[in-house]
Amino acid sequence: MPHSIAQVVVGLPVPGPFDYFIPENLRQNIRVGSRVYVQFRAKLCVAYVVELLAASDLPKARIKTVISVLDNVPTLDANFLKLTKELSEHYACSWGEAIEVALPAILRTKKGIEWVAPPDAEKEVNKKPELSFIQGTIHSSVGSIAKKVKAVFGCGQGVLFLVPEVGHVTVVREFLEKVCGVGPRHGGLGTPSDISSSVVADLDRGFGVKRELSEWLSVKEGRIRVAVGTRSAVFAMMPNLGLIVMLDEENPAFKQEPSPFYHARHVALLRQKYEHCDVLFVSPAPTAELWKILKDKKANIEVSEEKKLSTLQVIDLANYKYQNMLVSFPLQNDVQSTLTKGGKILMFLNRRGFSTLTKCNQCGFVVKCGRCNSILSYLYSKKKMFCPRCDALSELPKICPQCQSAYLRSMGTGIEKLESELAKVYPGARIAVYDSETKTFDREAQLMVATQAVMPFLHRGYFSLIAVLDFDGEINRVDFRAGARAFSLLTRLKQAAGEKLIVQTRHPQHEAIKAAVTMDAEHFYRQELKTRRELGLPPFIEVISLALRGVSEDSVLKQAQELYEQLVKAVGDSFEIAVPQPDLRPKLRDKYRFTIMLKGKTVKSMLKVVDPVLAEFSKSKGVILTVDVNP
DNA sequence: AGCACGCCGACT
DNA sequence: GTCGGCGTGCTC
Repeated sequence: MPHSIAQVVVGLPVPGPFDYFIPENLRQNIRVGSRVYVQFRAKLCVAYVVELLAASDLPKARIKTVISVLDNVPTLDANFLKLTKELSEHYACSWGEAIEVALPAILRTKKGIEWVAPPDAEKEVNKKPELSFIQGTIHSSVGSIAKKVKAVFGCGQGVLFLVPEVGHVTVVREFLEKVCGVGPRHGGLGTPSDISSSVVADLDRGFGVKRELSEWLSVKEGRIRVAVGTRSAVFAMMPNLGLIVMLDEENPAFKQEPSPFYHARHVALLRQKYEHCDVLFVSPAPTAELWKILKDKKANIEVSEEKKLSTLQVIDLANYKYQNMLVSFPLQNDVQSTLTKGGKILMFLNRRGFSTLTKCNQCGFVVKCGRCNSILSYLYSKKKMFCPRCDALSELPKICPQCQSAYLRSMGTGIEKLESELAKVYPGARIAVYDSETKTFDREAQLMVATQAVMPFLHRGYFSLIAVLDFDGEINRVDFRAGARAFSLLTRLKQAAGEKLIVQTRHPQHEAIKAAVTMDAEHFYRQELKTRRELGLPPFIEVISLALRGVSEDSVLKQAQELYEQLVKAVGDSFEIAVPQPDLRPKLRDKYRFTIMLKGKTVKSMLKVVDPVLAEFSKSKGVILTVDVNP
């Protein structure tokens, strides 16, 4: 006899699960994993069935009734439910929130789906010969990845590729087609689909809700056995998943920004645990965190030899101290000779806009963002001021807002100003800029000035000469990961440069530079992890950040202090709690921000103590509290 | 998160 | 006398 009570969770920060009565006519259709439509409090919403029971402990009068079952086949499978449950515990969110972050956006709405019945998962499955492995590959050796992919595919299993940005999807597709023989022209490898034209699905939120759902469905129903996607693709329900390949694991895009702040690397490893799939990380310079995970698990780390290495030249800016410009004399020489030889040049400068500071000559007033209190840059391409913190555009004041004088001066050099200055020095050369706003990448440009955003375009050897103009700007961050980031950056740029990578710095002895010169990753990670261990930093300890934000600085601080007191009382000295501190961005979009940092042995042990305090804690109006695990 | 219930100030 | 402020508490 079918069950009469469904326990459901919803995508709200409420714990649950909640009991609902299942009317007779729905009992045939409802399963654990079904999406259902219910009334929750006063509103109608989608809920997810996590358990079916014969009876409820609650009085009948309090139990509401399931309105409808939204799909003819349960949307969530057992592994998906287990995984999201564990995620919700680790990232301190509700189970329903974890489910929703892992599903295509459209499934959070009341849209019924006629599922094609998924194929019998047991059918035609040759168990793969080896046990599941986790592996890291330094310097992506294309051949060995292809071998792995083909082997898994040959066993009738699926492969999931994770890339940091959408821009990489086409690169992976090309690799799959040319090297692995998987793609549109090789439809025989998968069942041809009427929805998707090829055997590879592209999973990304940016493709629009319709395409997002159709690609996701074709994977879930087993019609497509290879998927390429960004962060959220790590949740793709692939029947008989054999392998997850994560490219460029060190890219911060793998960390989800709004709550729940999960990391795709973590999710991939959870899937390995539940689905016994293999996981392969491919990166020339992964995070120190991953390096430690691989070492701890005694995973195989394959370091393939680079065939053609460019050279790395360090320019110590101390030798050019009277020269106050971004392009040092030796770099100018290299630029000139590269141009003469017809090679392409990339100048890497992580500063958008034209100038970075606008100041009144008369009274010293600095033009700042009203919402973030940060110094505004000038964006020549739009003839507007912009805030590097919140990206808001505003007009350039014609006169000083403070003293009404007309002497506003702009200072500091962003990529736009650099471009215009280079145009004067190299009048014959075609020069372009590239940043996150640039629509098209100028393939004809001989000299390109670009920010981070250029990374997806860095194919090996495309630029003969690459120069990091302000390396010190990269390492002088209040972030213990700055060194590792700098190492990743240099490694990547060195790999992309056809002939030479030049780094301008006042810290020529920095570990990241030394490691990039010798290309000795092993040594770099040993050093980096040693330092982190000594300083008591992740991954040797775990960090939880409790962030409070609100319009009133006073009330946010007061709340933060109150929360701190309560935490100290509950925690004793089982782990470290830091007093509330202004956030890295103390004011953002009109909200003041304070953070309480917790440092301890494991997230689990900390949350055990912290969770009840957070549940009890009643925040005053207008203050928002978020929990970020391992930020 | 949202929304209702509930107890103290300036208005027809 | 009442309309409405937002503090507090709950959601099957």
